[in-house]
Amino acid sequence: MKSLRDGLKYFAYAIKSGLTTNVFNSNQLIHLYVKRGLIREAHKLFDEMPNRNVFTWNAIINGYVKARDLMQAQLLFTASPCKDSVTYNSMLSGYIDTQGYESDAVELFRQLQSQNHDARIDEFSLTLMLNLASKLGALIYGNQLHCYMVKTANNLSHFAVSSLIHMYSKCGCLLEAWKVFDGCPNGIYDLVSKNAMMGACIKGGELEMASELFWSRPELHDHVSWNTMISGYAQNGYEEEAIKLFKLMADEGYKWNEHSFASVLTACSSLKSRELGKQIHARALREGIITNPFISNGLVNVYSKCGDMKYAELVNATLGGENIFAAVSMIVGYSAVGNMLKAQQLFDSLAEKNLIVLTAIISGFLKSRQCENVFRLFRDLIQTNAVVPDTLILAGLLGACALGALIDPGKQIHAYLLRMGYMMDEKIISTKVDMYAKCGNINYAQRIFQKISQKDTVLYNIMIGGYAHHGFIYEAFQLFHEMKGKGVQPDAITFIALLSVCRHRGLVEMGETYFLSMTEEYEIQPETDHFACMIDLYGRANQLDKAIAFMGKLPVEEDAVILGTFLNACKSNKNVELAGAVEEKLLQIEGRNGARYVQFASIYALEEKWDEMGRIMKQMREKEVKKTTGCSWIHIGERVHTFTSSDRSHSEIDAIYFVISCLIQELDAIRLTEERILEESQC
DNA sequence: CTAGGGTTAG
Repeated sequence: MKSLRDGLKYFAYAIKSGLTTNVFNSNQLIHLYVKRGLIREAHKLFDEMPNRNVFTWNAIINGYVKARDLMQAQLLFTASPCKDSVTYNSMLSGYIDTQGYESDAVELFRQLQSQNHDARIDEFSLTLMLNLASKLGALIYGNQLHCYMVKTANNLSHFAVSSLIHMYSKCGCLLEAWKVFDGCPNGIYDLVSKNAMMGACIKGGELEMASELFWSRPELHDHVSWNTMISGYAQNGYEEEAIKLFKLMADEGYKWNEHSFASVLTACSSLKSRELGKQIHARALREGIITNPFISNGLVNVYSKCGDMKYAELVNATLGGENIFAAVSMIVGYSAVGNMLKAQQLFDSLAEKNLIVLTAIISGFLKSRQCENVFRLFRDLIQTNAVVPDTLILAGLLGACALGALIDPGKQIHAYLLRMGYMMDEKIISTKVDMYAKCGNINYAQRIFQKISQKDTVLYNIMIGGYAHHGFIYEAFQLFHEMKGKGVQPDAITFIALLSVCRHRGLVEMGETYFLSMTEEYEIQPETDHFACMIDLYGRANQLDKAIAFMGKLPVEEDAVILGTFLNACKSNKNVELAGAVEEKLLQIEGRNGARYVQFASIYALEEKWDEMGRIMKQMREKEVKKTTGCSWIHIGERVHTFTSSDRSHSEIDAIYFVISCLIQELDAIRLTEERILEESQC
């Protein structure tokens, strides 16, 4: 009586023949119903049974556990007149894999320990509880279970070994896991324990160890062994190895399943290989397992990472209904190509939102410099979903504060982090320093920065950039010196910061030295932003000839950033002819950017070329492009004071301009002194 | 009738 069909046939036959149905057969039938997910039928039979025994009760309780109806299982458990170890274990298993019932599991296990009933703790209960410890990362609890197992000789089976390895691995104790594995009775371990140990090595970052184990006993290989190894490589930056093993797996006669595909797709997305992704896509179609959500999500992720949103949308549409994993991938994809409208639409369409999807869209808005949207989204989601933000979300909010120069909200978030006792990792610390620097409070930034013992490149970059932003040239250069002294490697961003200092202070020679040192001393290839810095440096120093010569030697195609910077150089050097010469090229690349037309118009206006100016503005109108007006703002108390160019609408405008003129005088005085010091120090 | 290993997103 293996299948439900056979069971029912036999049962019907028994009734027809006038035989009384016995408890054993009915129990078996309940079990078969449960296996097929037919819990209502199982319960009906259970109700109709004149006699029940402990097996009957266990079968129906297990049925409700498998149907994830814990309330009903609990009711039956309480009602059952006869409970043995299996009854307890079934209930335990239900509690353990249902979110929110963990403490019930612990309580039931405690009851099991008391001796007032027929049930006893056995190996089943212990492996179940080890699972709970793994799930919660409760090392102390797991350790106690381990001790109990040793004391009661319940630590010797393969089940015990694999569960213990898994528990120690999940709790981050690779060494303990290894001790269990190594201490297997008579040194004999089974396939599952070997796979568990491989998984533990991978989680502990010991890929070599895992690989050695994998190849050590090929007779103990199964799908899981291959998939464990493939995912291990894929998740630890060994994409090529993962792909190699994926191929080898099939060559060795092991059929790919959804796990194999999901892992190899992770490797494709890290490599941003659209081609490989398409090949895997084709394979999955051929294997007929494309409908598996792990595989479809993986494909959406690969296409999104490669910026191929058409294909990502295509695969996503086949998912039928929303999927948060695919949605996150796509939001990241849209953000990368700057399409925040699509990202927002997708986000809004989601019925279920979590912290991960929120972080994804926040990062997108930050990339597109839309800080208001960050706060709006955060407020909406926090209010309606009562979620607790994590450090990644808070870092996103700090980023938005930095973008909007919002020091007060920034301080509030900082205080919230401290008050709630969040772990301050490198990421959140750097974001905090950056926020204070960008909000104009370089002193706070400096104070936090100085207290950090282990400073990395990112943090140095932020602080050097902060000093650059505030015009603290000595501090910036000195910090660069300190960085080198401490053996922290500068990167491309470091040099953007250094070149920014130079260009804002007209330090042409120093800029040239830094620029050359990039390739000659640090083997860092300069990119668009570095080239733009140099052009700007020459432009601001009124050395347009040098800028032109520099442009002539560029190893890359002139893009909008470079041409736009050159245009500014033309403007400050009042060279309308040169500006006119790049007009066609720049508008061809960025004809949709209204700011470019305004840029040209202002140059023509400066030299009173009114015809040229009229022509460019007409062109702008015809193309129906817009430029948002540049604006400055400051928060004072509850009020935001905004200013646009030559805007005199503020009620205190005369006082404001008076203070500005005083500040300019002071700045000029400071600059003269600094320049003299600099000249003397260079002598 | 109850228990062990591998898969997706910030």
